Amino acid sequence: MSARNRASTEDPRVVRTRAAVVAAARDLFLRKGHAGTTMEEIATVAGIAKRTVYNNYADKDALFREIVGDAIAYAETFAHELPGQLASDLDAEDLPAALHDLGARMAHAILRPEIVALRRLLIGEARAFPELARAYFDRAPGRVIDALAAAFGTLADSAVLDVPDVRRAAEQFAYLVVGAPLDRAMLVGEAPGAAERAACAREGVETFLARYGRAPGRR
Amino acid sequence: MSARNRASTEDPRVVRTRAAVVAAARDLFLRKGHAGTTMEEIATVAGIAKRTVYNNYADKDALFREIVGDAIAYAETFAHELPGQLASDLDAEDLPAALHDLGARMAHAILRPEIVALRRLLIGEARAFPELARAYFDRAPGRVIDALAAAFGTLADSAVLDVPDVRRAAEQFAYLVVGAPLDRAMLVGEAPGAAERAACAREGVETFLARYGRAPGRR
DNA sequence: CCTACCGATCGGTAGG
DNA sequence: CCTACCGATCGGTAGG
Repeated sequence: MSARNRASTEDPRVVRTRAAVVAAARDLFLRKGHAGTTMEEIATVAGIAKRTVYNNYADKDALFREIVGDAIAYAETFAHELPGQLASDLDAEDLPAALHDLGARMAHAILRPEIVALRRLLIGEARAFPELARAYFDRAPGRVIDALAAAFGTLADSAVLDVPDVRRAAEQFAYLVVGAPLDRAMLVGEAPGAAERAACAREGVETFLARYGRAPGRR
Repeated sequence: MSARNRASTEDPRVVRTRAAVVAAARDLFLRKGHAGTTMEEIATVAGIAKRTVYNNYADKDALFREIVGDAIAYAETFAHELPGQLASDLDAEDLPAALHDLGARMAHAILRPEIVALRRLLIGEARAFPELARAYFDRAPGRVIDALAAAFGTLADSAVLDVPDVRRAAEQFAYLVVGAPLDRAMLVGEAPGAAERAACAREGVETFLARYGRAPGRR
């Protein structure tokens, strides 16, 4: 049985079918939600019969978890890359430019349409799939906050920042930079344009620096 | 016909029935969502027959819009009261205390379980009922931001605050004070406890004052 | 005669 | 892999 499973998993037809199902389901679930998407629709878009979808996934919820799990992993890669470039050897001169760069990249990444769509889906389905919403929270925003807190701690040790509570400062940085446009995107749909996103990030970083930056480092 | 309609609207039986339907529907829709609530369930909880629900509301969506409209109006009253107490005759001495009071009241109001539940419902149903999500955005967070911006403008005119862009400052104030706990509540469910909410509000206001407060007014 | 209300059921849909 | 079909559910309605 294990041999048969392995063989069927490697069968190129199975691989192609699964890829088509996943692509169709991802598009439909993210655009139309869980209840708004039918298994029939997924099969049609994937170009296969409904029965074939059930040959690969036990039921609708299993397919949904697979798709959302993939999307969370995708969001996690962004979360992981974001604060990585905030080098620990910054001096006070470089700090504002480095934080503005980080803020701009965060705003760009977090307000991507795919991420906004994923967040809306997760919040809407949080009652039915609480473990998925929590997994996203822990692996995407949670990971960004953790990394920011660690970076701020290092910068505080080298007296580039004056941060009494690194975790609080990390949250403030994140929500100063993307809070307003993200909340708007959740409720109104479309995120603000690139110019507004950039301005919000820039001004957010300035407010952060006003509290936590050391005076010599401000421009 | 107008006389007949008026008579039936004032019939105490009708009033009582409608109140029971609205109470049941509000509870169920906010706890279990639109698709997760059946008309049968609403009728049962209200203690009447399903047909009687349909005698008062054309269909499920009409009832849903009524309930959500009421909830938005409720949220709007909070939004309206919030920045009202930020008197325009503040001097620099009183400013920090007044802003901390405002921040604490905002955190308390916005993170109420009913408001959190309403926001989750609206975000989840934003695809199906975009006009409701937008109405909430305009009348609750939008109104708070507007009122904050107006208040900050007055305080800037009397040189109590130094605010180049009142709208931006208003958004930063709001999301510094509630951004992190609100985002967590949307995804993870329960909002943080009172102590964490208060600390987040307090530190948020401090960061706001670091940028926009005039030095003499800081304590 | 009208309004409010109820028990019973239908038409259509979607997961499996 | 498809057609056909089922058991169940639910929004909405007709008769009394």
